[in-house]
Amino acid sequence: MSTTKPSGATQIRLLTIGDVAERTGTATSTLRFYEDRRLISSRRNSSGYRIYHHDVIRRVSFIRTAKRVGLTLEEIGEALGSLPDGRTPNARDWARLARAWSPVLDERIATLTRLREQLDSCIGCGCLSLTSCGIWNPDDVAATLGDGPRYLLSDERPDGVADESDRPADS
Amino acid sequence: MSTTKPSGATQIRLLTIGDVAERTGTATSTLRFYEDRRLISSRRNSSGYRIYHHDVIRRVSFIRTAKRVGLTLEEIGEALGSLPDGRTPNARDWARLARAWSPVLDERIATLTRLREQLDSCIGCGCLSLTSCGIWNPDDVAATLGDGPRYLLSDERPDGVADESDRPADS
DNA sequence: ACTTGCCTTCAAGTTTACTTGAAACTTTAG
DNA sequence: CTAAAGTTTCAAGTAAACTTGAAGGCAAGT
Repeated sequence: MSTTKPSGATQIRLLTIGDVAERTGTATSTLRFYEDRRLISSRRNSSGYRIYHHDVIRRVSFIRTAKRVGLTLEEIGEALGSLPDGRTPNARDWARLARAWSPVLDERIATLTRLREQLDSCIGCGCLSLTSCGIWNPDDVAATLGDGPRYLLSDERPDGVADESDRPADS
Repeated sequence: MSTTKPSGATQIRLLTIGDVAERTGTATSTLRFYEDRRLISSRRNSSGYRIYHHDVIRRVSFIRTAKRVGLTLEEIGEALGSLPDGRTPNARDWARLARAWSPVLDERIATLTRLREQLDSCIGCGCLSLTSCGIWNPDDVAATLGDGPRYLLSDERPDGVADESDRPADS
């Protein structure tokens, strides 16, 4: 797929869209789409075929990893925007990106960890009452505590509360 | 918004869609959508208004948290499907859900952590070469190592590599 | 009583992230 | 040389997750 003939150990493969697709596990259509959205870039050979710099593979890996954890292409694009387009990113480039993303990633990790801990603690504590497991919505728990946790522990309904009997005659 | 008159300290507020929207920070249209998708449920009062059990707030919080970290409504729906619809979930219910999700959450956390470490290590190690920072795409790194890391360290191009000079005469 | 605001359904529109298809050109293998 | 595989553009289609709008019923305050 190289546009030039191999030159031994120093051969560099410039990549076609198919090469990149195969190596990143991404459809060629997706790569064209990412290019449209300015997330990656390419040059062209004499007949109009896209030619990719090797770095594109790291960029695509980055995009897919970031997407996987819930970041949007727009957020990812902003981050990638801080990387140079023409040359291989250097330490300063990555440092800038890392600094910008650290808080975002930290927050995401924290959210996930909390979610897992919540589930785990729900096993541990029995999680039958909002009293001992008011992690989900503290705001809401406060409102509930003064009211009647008993109701939240079982199916029994306090008096005066709407039930099937609340639907006497449908209009 | 209660459908019955307050009865002192034991008052239970059954929630209207507006209440739930306000307490979960979710649009009413979204709540209706979630109901359509069977992620939450409601009963109706005599005039057709939705009436929500208190638990719906935890369910919605759960949905939004899970969504935030990249899970789809379908995945979330499957998880919630293991919770009882009519009654407040008990320990066994949550345990089942937690067990099912633990690996998924672990994987997500691992991915995020790796992403962050990659960025951090790119600062630490200089990240100028794939040799020392081949975390992005090991597969690709291997292919590169034999070729010419020099190229990847700078803008200079090895001989025989396509450049602007690769576009001699368009067609 | 009246007015404002919340609620209902249902259909259609929006955004994000792609995928698919058509028609044509290029490259590669035999 | 020829056929198959790969590539191009552009337009349109798709799926997920909602949002918006219309037309109307219900509720709460004054």
